[in-house]
Amino acid sequence: MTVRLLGVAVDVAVFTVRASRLEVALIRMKRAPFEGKWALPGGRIQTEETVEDAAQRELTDKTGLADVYLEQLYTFSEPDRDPQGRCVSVAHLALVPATAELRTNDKYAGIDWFAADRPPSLAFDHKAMLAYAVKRLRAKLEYTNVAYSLLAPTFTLGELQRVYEAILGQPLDPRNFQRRIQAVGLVLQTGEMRTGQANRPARLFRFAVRRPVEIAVLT
Amino acid sequence: MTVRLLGVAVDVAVFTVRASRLEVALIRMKRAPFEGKWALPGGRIQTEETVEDAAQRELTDKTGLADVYLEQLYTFSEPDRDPQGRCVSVAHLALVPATAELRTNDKYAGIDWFAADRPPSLAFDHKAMLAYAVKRLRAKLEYTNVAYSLLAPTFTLGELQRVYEAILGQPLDPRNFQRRIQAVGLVLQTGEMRTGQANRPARLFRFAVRRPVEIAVLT
DNA sequence: GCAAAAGTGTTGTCGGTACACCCATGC
DNA sequence: GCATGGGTGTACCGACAACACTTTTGC
Repeated sequence: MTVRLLGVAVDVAVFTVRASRLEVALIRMKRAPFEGKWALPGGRIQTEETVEDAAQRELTDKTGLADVYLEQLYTFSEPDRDPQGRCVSVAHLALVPATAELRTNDKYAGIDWFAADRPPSLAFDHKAMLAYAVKRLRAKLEYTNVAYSLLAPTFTLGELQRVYEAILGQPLDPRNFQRRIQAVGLVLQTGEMRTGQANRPARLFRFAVRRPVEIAVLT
Repeated sequence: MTVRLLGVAVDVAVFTVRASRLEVALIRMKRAPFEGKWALPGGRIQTEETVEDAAQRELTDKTGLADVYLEQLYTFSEPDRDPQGRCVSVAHLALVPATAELRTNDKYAGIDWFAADRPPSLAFDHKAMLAYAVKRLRAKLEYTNVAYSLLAPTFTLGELQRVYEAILGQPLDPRNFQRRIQAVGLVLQTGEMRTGQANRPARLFRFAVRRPVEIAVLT
């Protein structure tokens, strides 16, 4: 048996909701063994940082995103998951508003948003990581306020509903949705309206709290 | 800055319910820097195994328990969590029936069950790991059938209720409990009775399925 | 016969779901 | 004036919580 050095990496599934669709940010690899393939952004952890710090650092380095909602998910450790050598990877989930812009560095051939439920063929075990992240995001949406990290500081209830529908993958009744969202105190009215659209102006809301808390949003 | 080798370890919080109390198995360290302190069983992962395999292996080695329910929880990675050197650790949750017997090896000064909500002072960051494991176990009990791994193959509804009460930390109404447990199809009657106690014999049940599945048990 | 746990049914309340119409604006 | 999305109230139903007494056994 050859001795192989054991490494620790992080990978991040960054999601946003754009045009009523849940999308994930992927970067395109330049070099073998995954040349041309798409992958979740990530990399090795450094000696004096936690895995969450490493995920933030790698995310900024490879996507240009900073100060995002980020959460550890699960550690993937199949011995052959990385053809370049033994390496476990701690998968993370990140959320950004649709206004976020992606910009990778020149070590990669590109970066773009993809439909989270129909990704292209992915490098490493990133297909499993992505599926796990989507599943966790769905669950978290129902009992936490994480949706705040997917929207601008103010938003209409219609925009919020489209975020929920895109992630849960099912339509929701607007009357019941509004009643529940307001009943649990998830959002507060700002008093402002969104004008300029070709239809009736909608009230603008903001989240009551803009850091992660548990709150039974649905059911 | 000194270069430090990055290691990967696993630790396991093994729970059981005995005498209406949630208990966790701890081993006593023999050597510095944690001489005399109690800790969760665990150890380094080997080159060709997943972290879950490592957790099973370390668990058998250090507690004598085999073939137990085991699940990955969370990766702890504070740079200073291990005074012996940089090492991240993947925490796991394990469940065994109250009949399981603990037996550690001679590298440790002892092994015993402790009340999960009042552990002794623990080595490393195991206090945080244990707290996280208890929290996760409470949550999983309500939407999965994991309780099967805490009981013998057949059991009375009273025994099952005591498991739920011990983990959730609150009394439950026996009428509502029995109705719900049977309504969701968690258990099936065996037709046998438990006799020999100084009171009315109780029906014996078994779990409808004895592998992990999601099922809304409570609320 | 007594202590100890098992077993059983009903009622009230609350929350969730289903559902249709009018409103305000931009063009 | 028309197309588009915003905004609102009610009625039904099912699920959950609360609650007390009788039964069966070992000693």
